[in-house]
Amino acid sequence: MEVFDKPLKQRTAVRQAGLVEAALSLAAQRSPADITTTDLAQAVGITQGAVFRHFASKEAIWLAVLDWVTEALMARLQAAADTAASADLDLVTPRPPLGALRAVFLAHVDFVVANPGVPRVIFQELQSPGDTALKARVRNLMQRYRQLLMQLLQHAMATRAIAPDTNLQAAGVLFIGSVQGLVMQSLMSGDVAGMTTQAPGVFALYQRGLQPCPTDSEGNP
Amino acid sequence: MEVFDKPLKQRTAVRQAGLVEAALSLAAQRSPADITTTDLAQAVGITQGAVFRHFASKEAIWLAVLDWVTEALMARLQAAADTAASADLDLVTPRPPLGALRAVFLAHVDFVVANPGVPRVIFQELQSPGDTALKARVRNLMQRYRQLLMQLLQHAMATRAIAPDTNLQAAGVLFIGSVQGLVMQSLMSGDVAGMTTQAPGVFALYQRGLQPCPTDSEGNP
DNA sequence: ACAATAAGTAATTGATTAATTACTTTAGAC
DNA sequence: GTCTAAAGTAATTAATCAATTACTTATTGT
Repeated sequence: MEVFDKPLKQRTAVRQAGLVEAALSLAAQRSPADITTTDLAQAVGITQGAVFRHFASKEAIWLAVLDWVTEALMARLQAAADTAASADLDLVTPRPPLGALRAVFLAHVDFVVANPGVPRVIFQELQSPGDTALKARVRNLMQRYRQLLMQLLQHAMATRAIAPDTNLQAAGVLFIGSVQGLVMQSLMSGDVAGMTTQAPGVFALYQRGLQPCPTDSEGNP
Repeated sequence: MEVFDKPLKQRTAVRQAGLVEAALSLAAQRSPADITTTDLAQAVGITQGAVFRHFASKEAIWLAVLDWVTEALMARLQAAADTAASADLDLVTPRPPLGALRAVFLAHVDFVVANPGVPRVIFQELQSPGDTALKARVRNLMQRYRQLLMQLLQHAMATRAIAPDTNLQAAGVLFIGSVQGLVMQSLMSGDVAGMTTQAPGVFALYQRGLQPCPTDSEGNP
């Protein structure tokens, strides 16, 4: 039982976090374009006008949402990459090839499953033309994503984990696309969790496109 | 010089086609969500109210757009598949492996380049939750797309053009995703034509994920 | 030639919604 | 305790936009 009444008035920082969370949460169910400030206010338990005590405009809310997503997603992806890379240093246990890429792939899928509103927000902002502030945020996210990817791909090529003639730029596009394929399917079926099931199979195919052909020197008994 | 005045009044069928074209054309530049009936009216040279002489509602316009897209896209993809398949029958000229899949892939990319509004419209309708009429149209398009894909994949497997242990469902998801990856990039850079450049490289990687490893029996001189 | 019908206009309606305003209340520093 | 700044409310504003209405004009079949 809740004994302590939470105060009616909350600090701006708290409300901002609440509104960002509400925005992402509502975006999981409907299009971000028709989430109104009234919806957001209601979700956090204040009136519509009060929203503007904490954000200068509605756009500012989505900017904050994108900032949150960027930080949260990149942190998880980087962590996944680092963990897999440290496993690489263990020279005793046989490591899976492209382990880091696989870890990042699965971490991305997990993140989307845990935050189903994210793709909708991204797609929403990609729609706008030219150089809005919101689109710049999305571009920044993609830029950092691509940077991480290229780093992993280059390392994989240097350690001969992928074929030396691989088109790395195409490999990057295909990686992002493979996640998008899963996302699109989930958006249509409404079954976000299904992504988790299909993810390994899709990555396995992606992996086969990069790897050098295994020769018999790999040692089949 | 235009000698024949086009009549001020046009038949509903003509106006419908004009409005659909205008909608797709405007969607190439901005989000479909903020294309107003006034915009559409202006694009075809009538007043806002006149739009509703030809469509019962704004939603009906987007339904017609999706119908047009479905028919046009599927016709082109089917044609590409058929052409490639008939080339397969020529047993003299050496055929490229997965030629039909490649033809469909490139035809899809060409279609998007020629109709840059299409991805925006699709993304827009995917946003809406549940089972709106518009989303049903998108689902129908994807259904037909998947059917064509699976047909080609199964044929490829039957003719041993792809590895026998290939996960066909994952192959379908990855195929669609590989196009989506290109589309997303173009949406961010604004450079739709760049898709054409990158498409072959991306498909080559996709192909490598499916094909059985070439053995020396393939005949290197 | 001439209704009849389909297509067009201009103006209006009603609903929605982001943002503002004038005022009230609460929390917390002193 | 009390005073103040921050947070909240309720009501209003101004803009936008899909759809309707009453009325006008052009095209077309007979």
